[in-house]
Amino acid sequence: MRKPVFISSQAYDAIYHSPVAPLGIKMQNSRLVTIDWLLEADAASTAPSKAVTGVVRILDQYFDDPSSTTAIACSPTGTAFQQRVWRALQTIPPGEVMTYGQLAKKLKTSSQAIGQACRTNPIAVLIPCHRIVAAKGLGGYMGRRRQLQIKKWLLHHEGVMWL
DNA sequence: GATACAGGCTTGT
DNA sequence: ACAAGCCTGTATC
Repeated sequence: MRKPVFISSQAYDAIYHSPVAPLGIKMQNSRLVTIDWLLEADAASTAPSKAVTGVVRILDQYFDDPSSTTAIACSPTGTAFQQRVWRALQTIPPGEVMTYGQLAKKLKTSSQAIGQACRTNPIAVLIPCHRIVAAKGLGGYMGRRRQLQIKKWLLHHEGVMWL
């Protein structure tokens, strides 16, 4: 349902051009609800609203120095289980990784369920689903090769030297 | 090693 | 209703 390959900028309140790939930011009632990686940059983004600039500032900070990232108030929509996983993800500090299994044990569930919640993460980067890796390997990142590169980039950016 | 399966939750047929 | 998916530990050959 989420993650259309061809996205028009109108689906987002702003497009953020990160060093890796463009990000689509969506607000709802002045609360952050979605950040998607975009495969196709659409330069014609609308003028950012006031609420978006706060998000942009945090993204700037992250891409400048990931270790100084601050928590953000956001309202991701999802099931109770997903919210629980996402909250847990946000407690993982930059530069550290956890495996699906470890988190599953912590939340008394299965690795596969964790993967599911990660996959449907509505707020890329700020809810760090990229900090969850497989017990043996990198794991996946939204199912596509191009986006696995993004996961790698992010971890590398945070100082996790993988391989 | 390799292969098989259950366990847990969501999404897409 | 059912299969499949960013998985992984245990079992079995």
